Amino acid sequence: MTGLKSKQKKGLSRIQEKNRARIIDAALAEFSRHGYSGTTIDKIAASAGMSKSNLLYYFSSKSAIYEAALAHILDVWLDPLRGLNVDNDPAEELSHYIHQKMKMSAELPAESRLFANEVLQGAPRIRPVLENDLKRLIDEKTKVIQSWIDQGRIKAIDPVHLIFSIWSMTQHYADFEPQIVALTGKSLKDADFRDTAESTVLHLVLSGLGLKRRTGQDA
Amino acid sequence: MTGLKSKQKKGLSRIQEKNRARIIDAALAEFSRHGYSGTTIDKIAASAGMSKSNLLYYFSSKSAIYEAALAHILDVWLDPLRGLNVDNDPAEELSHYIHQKMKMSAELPAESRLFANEVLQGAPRIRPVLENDLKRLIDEKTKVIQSWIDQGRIKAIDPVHLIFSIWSMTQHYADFEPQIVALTGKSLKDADFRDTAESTVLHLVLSGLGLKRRTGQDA
DNA sequence: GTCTATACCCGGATAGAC
DNA sequence: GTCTATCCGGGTATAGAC
Repeated sequence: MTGLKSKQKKGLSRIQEKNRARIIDAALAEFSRHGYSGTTIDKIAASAGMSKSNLLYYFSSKSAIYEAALAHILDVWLDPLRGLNVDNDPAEELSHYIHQKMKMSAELPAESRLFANEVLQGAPRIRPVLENDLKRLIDEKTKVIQSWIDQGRIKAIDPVHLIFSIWSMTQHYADFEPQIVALTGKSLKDADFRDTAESTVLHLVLSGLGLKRRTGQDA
Repeated sequence: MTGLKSKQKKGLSRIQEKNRARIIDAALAEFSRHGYSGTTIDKIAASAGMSKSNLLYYFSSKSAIYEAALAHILDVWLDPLRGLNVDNDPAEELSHYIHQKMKMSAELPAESRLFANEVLQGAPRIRPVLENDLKRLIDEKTKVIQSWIDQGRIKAIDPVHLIFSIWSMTQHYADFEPQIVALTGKSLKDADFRDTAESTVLHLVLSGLGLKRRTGQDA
């Protein structure tokens, strides 16, 4: 973690800890929908069930809340990719990764939107994290994919663009959910829809790599 | 066009026409980067080279500018999909579509971001357009894909999810550009990078449909 | 540690001179 | 058609009582 410190809970009381957590949750929901400028401290406070001034006691400023929310999601956000293991079966590893990403789109859509929002606006606050932590992670994982290619276990493809494709296809279901609902009447909350979505992504990726889909799809 | 009227230029003078166009351009750039609440009329005016009050002479309110900008991009935005023709070769049609979408990400990133921003925030203003115009278009084009499947010209796939995949993979390069730059040091402005990106998307889609890539890639 | 009151500023929008 | 001046609401942040 470079730009944003993920946790600095030194000596916080139970109630402080709990209130901070409630604020972060509320902030996540608000920021992810309305962007930074579009959300007010008042709204966050209301959503967290406390007064505006009380909230300002826990966080000194609006941007402090925003950065805390951002830092809070980063770890869980980057986690699935860390699991890609070069020693395992490529089809299994990638199926698992896609499944994890789709699960996050389904269960943590606000996190996805907040991240999208931040990047869409030029990533002013998490640029350092992207350039350092995430860059290192990507360099490591593209090597994993490249070695699968070198070993002849998957067809040749550009590893970075493959990862971008997986990111975009899976996150799309969270970030563009209103459009998806408008067009299909369904979302990832619908189990069948979610299965079809995941199957489609899985199929595109695996067949692009010359792999067959495994029978049990959630590795 | 249902929710937003695309053009209502009744009897505008040359200078009015020109100033309105300049405002829309400036607004597009600002809104796409900072979102609705994050952009100020002042900024738009400055970027358009006129005073705030003068701008307010042309558009009565901030939201009027926003809606005009949104309406302005919608036609060009939905245009590529309209071209999908059931009578032509699927590989050629889809290659062409992907090429068009990638071209738009490269040449009209602000348009892409504005659209993404709007949808991300719940599509409050273009929901009607999505539910009507775009819905009709999608229904029509999924039928095209489905008939290719029925004719045995491409492998079975869910047509809607296929379209979502193409949208997400191509638009990703515009919407998440800051992240892509942070990770690769390159963007679609780099010709080689753009070729590799497009090839990867093309490869994933075509191999997923059991098709071979055509030699000339821009159909 | 939590609340009320308020200072302060910024941005949207209007009035009216030129 | 363009400008200056200004009003006004809303939002951040602080001071200080409890």
